[in-house]
Amino acid sequence: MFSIGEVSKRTGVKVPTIRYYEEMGLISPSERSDGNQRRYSRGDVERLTFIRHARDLGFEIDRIRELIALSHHPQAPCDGADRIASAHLAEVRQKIDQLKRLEAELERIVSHCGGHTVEDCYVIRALSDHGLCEHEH
Amino acid sequence: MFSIGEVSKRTGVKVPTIRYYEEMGLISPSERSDGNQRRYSRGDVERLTFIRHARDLGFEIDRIRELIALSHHPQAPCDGADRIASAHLAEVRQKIDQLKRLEAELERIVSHCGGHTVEDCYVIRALSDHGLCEHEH
DNA sequence: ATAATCCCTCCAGTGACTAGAGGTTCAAGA
DNA sequence: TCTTGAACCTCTAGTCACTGGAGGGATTAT
Ligand SMILES: [Zn+2]
Ligand SMILES: [Zn+2]
Ligand SMILES: [Zn+2]
Ligand SMILES: [Zn+2]
Repeated sequence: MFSIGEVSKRTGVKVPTIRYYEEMGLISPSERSDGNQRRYSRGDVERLTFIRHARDLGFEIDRIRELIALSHHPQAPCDGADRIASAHLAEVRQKIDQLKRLEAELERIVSHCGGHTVEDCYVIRALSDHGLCEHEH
Repeated sequence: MFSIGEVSKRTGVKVPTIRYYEEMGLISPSERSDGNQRRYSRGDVERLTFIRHARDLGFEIDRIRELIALSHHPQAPCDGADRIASAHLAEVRQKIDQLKRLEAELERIVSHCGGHTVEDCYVIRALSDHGLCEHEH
């Protein structure tokens, strides 16, 4: 059995975050020591590793909850999990596209200012007037 | 003088958001009607347009506050504004890079599952084990 | 036995809003 | 002028996924 601090070191999930995950129902309440401290099993460490990795890959808590629920039915078809991952990939791509539009616009704005005073700073002017932009954001 | 609703329509900033910006000190408290309703000038509309555009371009509230402060000194050199915009551009680029790494990893994971059951679903397995990943995230 | 470290619960704060409750003011039509 | 309905007011709480701190108890090593 591991203390919460040991689990934190092993999984890279911070101590308060582990407690938060418990409260959110992502992990079930662990056993306790005689002095009421949390004691975790190897299985708990695995689950937290899973959660950590899914979070690192950008999955939301609710999606992770669904993935965990699915993983409890090993014989069920896996298209549910695949759909969650595909949907997440689509969202990531959308964000990339939007950020690229921002990047282009910001690059243009920044490079345009050969400015001296605030009065004729292109950054300030561009922010004041979307008409100077080349695309929507 | 415009009511808060009119300003909202003109600037695209929602009514509660305008009040929120006032509370945050992004705009100074407006005049009031006899019945205590907010009344805005053309200058207020311009400032909210500026804020809206800066938000659309991803600038944080604090940075916008700084940009507004700078714009009150038209004769000052504009490198402060330029630096804020450049720093923001750098952050946007960093986010794009990170999301691209996620995209690559997710694409690989999703396309790898020719799966049938949850038991041998590659999505679930990949989430359980970062060792299967090709990069850090 | 004592000291250092860890752990407990509870509460508050982050950013940038958004939504709702319960009440007041305004503008326009009859 | 009166009335109706839309728009407005303040205040509070909720969103997401944590993070930090206060004030106290437990564990572990010496
Ligand atoms: Zn400039
Ligand atoms: Zn623009
Ligand atoms: Zn699968
Ligand atoms: Zn990984």
